[in-house]
Amino acid sequence: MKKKTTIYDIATKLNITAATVSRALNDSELISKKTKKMVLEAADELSYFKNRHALALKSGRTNQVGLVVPFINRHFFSNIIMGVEEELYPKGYQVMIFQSNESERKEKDIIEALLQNQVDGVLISVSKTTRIKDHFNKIIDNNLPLIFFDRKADIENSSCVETDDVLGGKIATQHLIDQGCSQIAYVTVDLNLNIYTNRFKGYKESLKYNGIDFRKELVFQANSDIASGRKVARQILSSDANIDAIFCSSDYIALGVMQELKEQNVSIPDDVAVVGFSNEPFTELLDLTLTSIEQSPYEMGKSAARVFLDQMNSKNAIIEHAIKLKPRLYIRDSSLKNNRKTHN
Amino acid sequence: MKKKTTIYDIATKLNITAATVSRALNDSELISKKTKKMVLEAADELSYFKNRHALALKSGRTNQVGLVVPFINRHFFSNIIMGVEEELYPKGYQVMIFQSNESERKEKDIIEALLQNQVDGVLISVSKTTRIKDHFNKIIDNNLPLIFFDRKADIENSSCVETDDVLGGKIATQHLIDQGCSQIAYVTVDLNLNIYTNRFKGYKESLKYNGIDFRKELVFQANSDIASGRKVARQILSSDANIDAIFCSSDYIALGVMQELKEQNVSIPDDVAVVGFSNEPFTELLDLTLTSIEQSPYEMGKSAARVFLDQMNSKNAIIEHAIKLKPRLYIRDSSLKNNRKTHN
DNA sequence: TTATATTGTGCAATCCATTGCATAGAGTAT
DNA sequence: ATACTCTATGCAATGGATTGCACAATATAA
Repeated sequence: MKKKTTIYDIATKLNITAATVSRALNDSELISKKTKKMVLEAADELSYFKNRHALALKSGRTNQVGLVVPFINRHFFSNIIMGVEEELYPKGYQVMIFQSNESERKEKDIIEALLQNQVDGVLISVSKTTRIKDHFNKIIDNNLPLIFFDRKADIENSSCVETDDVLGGKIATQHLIDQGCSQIAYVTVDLNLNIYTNRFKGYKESLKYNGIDFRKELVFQANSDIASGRKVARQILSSDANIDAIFCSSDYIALGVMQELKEQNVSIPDDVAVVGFSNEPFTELLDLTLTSIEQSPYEMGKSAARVFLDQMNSKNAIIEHAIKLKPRLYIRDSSLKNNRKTHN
Repeated sequence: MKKKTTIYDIATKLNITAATVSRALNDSELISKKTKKMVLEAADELSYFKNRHALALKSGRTNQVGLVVPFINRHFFSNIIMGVEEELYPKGYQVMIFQSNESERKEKDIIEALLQNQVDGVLISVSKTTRIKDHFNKIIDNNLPLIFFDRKADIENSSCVETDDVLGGKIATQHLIDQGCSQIAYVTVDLNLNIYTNRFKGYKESLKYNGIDFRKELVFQANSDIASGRKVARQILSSDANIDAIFCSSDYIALGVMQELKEQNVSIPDDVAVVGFSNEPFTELLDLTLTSIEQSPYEMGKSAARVFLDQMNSKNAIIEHAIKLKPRLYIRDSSLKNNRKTHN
């Protein structure tokens, strides 16, 4: 195996010292132009490149940040990553991306690895299964910026960027009510996650605001996938609740629900209106397009990155940002009753 | 800013040397149980963790591999990433993910950064715009495993894992012919990329095999997006070619094509059958589901990772793997003429 | 009790780049 | 010609973990 070229190799070749080489490579004004040129040429010839680990060791800084998401192959998260990179790459930061697979154990391992890597900060969306939070405190203990996005944990001195999910829940519900619905079933996912509790909260607040009684028998639970959506649709239809809308806290659930409703000849949106959450790309590709709440993941990523940069630029002051991004409703076929007047 | 804990801090605290601490932390059998316990406790108390950069500097190995994709937020690539991680994470490797944004310039920067990071290997899918290949040779010059996936460059001593795109082109075309089509338009993307030239090759071979003349006026070009698909559909319809099928080398083009056909009241699949390529998730969520070629990105990622591991395990021998994964046709509504007999 | 084997630690060099301080040599002023 | 600046370089320590070699302390054998 060929040894890697170091500044010492260059120095030896040119009969100068490594210090001079180092300075030349960094374009120090202490070094004569002639020497700089010599060094640069030799470096190129020996195909030299800096060893970042030596640098990191010396300086204590790495210009790397850790970015942790549950899964990378989700539209939402991969677009957050895009946003983070877009913001951080031009500033000279490398983004190290990791996925927790929704496992607390893996999340801990990852953070351990990030700390070992001496990253300059951590951006993370917490795994669904995470209950313990020691690993987050370790980050804070090491005086590193910790920024949560989308899913946060309650950690002192950390920051967070999230969608205003309460508002999201509200505007979706309000929209259904505006469409004439009043018996609105709600399908939630894991209520351990703040995002889902908040959407639920928005749903309830909106009902209250409109003078509609909250009925807990209209609340159902499902996983965020199509099969689970179909299953919950069957539950809803076979229950004695006489609903006229289903608000799903996930687009995948909503899709499953729509498939099942179609199969059972329930007309969408006239018999039952459907609204999803997240505005997945497929929502507008469907034949019966799905009304949904857009969360702007790309913007969220950018925002989280900016918070990180902010904290880096004011290392002394402890800043706790708490940013809420406004969600937006995309109204589509699944809930828009243009024939509403003809129905009762 | 609090200083990070090192083995020296632990050593000082316990009145022993750093060497002993190091051995204790690595569970060396040279160290007494009593000392190990002491050290472990102290390490915990001071919230110590290893500095990977010191390690990397010392050992020359990082247990990190670089993974470069054009865009992370594409179903295809994000699933490749999943596969790579799945295979490498259990073996103790960290996967550093980067996106080239289809820019040769950024690709070069990334590889430079990876080399500076002393990664143990590079897995990459080449950017569309890349023409120069010096940066790939640098990797080889440094004796690192270089594995291309999906899109490769012609580099000695590198390996590659790809879909058998020629076969993909063949089976899709054969399927259309089996459905009774003979005037099959072909829509290609950038012919600079091997994947597209190969799909095109498969198309032509299949025509020939079936005794159908290749007509170059049936070949169209588009970008891989919906708008471009709509545009090319308009071109096709307004040309005097009298086609009965459109084989699109991308699902997004196919979707745009279908939307345009519907709008122009062309019946799918009876007037015109449509086939896409890649089996994007949305293909089966559509009301009129889209026939497409599945490329198993997850498997591709795993395969590429395995090639990497192989090369690591036989550092002396130069291995050049060239793996072709079999694509698979998913036949759906857009091309399946179940009423074929009733039509002529 | 002395010689010898065993065990547990310490010493010091190494990996690579950076940087404060020292200094040789060239240039300028008197 | 002497004293005094600069300029361009070299020297050596630093950062954190590892590891071959040396050696002290203890245990065992003779």
